[in-house]
Amino acid sequence: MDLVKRATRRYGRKARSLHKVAREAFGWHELRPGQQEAMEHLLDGHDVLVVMPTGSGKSAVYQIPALLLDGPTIVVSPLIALQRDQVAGLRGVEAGGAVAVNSAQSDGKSDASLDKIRAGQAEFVFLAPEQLVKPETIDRLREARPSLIAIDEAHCVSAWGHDFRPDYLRLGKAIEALGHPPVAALTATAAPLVRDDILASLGLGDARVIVRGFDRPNIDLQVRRFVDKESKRRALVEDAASRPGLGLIYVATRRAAEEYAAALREAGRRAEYYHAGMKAAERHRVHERFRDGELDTVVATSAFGMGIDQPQVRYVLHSDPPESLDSYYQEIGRAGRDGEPAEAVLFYRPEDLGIRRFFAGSRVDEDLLRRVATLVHEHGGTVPARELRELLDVGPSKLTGLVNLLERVGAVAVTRRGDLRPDPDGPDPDRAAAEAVELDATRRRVDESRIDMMRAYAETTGCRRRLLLEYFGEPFERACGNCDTCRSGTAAAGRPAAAAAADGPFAMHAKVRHSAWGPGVVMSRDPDRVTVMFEEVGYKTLSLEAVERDGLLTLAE
DNA sequence: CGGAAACCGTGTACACGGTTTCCGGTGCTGTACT
Repeated sequence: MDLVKRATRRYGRKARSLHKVAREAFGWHELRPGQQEAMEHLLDGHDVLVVMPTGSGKSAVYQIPALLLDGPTIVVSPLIALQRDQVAGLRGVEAGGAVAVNSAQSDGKSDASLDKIRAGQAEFVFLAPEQLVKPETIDRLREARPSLIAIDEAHCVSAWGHDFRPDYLRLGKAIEALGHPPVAALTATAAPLVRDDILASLGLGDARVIVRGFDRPNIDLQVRRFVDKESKRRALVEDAASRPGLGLIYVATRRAAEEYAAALREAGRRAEYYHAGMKAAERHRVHERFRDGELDTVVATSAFGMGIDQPQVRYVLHSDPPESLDSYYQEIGRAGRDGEPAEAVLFYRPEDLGIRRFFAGSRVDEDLLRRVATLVHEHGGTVPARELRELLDVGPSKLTGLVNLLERVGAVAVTRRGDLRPDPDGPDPDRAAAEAVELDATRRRVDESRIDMMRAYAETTGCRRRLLLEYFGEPFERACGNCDTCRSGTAAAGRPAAAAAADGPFAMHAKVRHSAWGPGVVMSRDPDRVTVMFEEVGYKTLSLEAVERDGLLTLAE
């Protein structure tokens, strides 16, 4: 590592250093524009949020600056399996060594990893947020004076932080405790709403946001609509059984994964199912067979996908819509990474959104919130988190979720050691619980509106690619020609004059204010309606006629 | 929110329709027990 650093430091100019490290340490002969720009920001001491498709060299964005900056690099990675791959990938190059800290290895080994990082014997340390928020881990990493923090798969902050893995919402605190070196947040898919959420949550107010290459023109987009559940099932099996090449089918439940896989086997296909209820060894086996091209189809829940590296997926079918277009794009983005033609087909019935509504609709327990707030309030001093868990009989993950909400409404403060203190200027326990419930309700409204956008994609007669890209904030003023609605002609019919939409008061990305829903940003604009992303209620599509008649929207600033 | 399974009542056979109940996705960690 020191050799590389010394050699590259002589080159004064950033770009030359970056290119030299890319070549000498990693064997890459060119940097893409977005990559280089992001790296330069990091070297200048800025935070960056990078949104680039998988396979476009996102990892390079932190790996190359890591070798040019003095001090180790902390990489937050959501899955232990992913950490393993990443560590192994860095072993083969001259990048100064990589170690991991997680529960899948012995405490002794994790301990040795942290020692290596502090002693400068390894450049990269990979860990999940659950490890990074531990006070002892933070202390030891701070002593190592990290020069860079990378948050891999950063959309997890937004997708999982609220309930499933609440330690994701504590990363912002961890970054501060580590002295806030430059942070690189990286993801393949994030709509503007998700980007805002990531930046706010990580405390990266001044980050440079770099978005590149959203369109995947080789993926043909289709939706097939059904009324009856059984006919949809039959059509999907028939379709998948007749397709050549490797494919993926996403389903909503574990049970459906097993059933579809069985049906496809019966039809003579090499099919496997994949979900989180399987034994680790089984999951591993399916991954390997998929990677090695020994299968025709994997039928999976959302558990399958992160970290898969199989460029030749020819089709991704969905038996049910996911909970957002962010997830949908992430999942279909696993098709056609080799650049060859691929297809993404959604087998759609409106009823199938029900399970998504169910998952999005879960609410925090107000009683429990009040009890946490009351206990901390009445205690007056510092309450160890462990004591609260025992008193209330809740698990650590659940308590963290509750505390995150109470912290955001200013009722409790979390000490450096992870214990709880009442905030003397904060609201009383009843008020705190009520405000926390309101925060949770806002999140729920936004989540439900994201399901509405998924529905809009499934039901649109306009160009599907245009709808998708505009959802991700990329203006796309034409019909793509590579989706079902373009082929059938409905896309063109519904959009006689694209230019007309650009005129008028509410242009793309204009900041607006609604009389009831507050501030928002125009996400897309059709001749007769406008879709706005509101901070408090999420996505809403408004008819321009009503907007004009009732003066619902005004331009902000 | 919607679907499947379990339950229930009818009215005399064990089959059928109607109602109720329960279930559903993502992974980390630390601890208990082979």
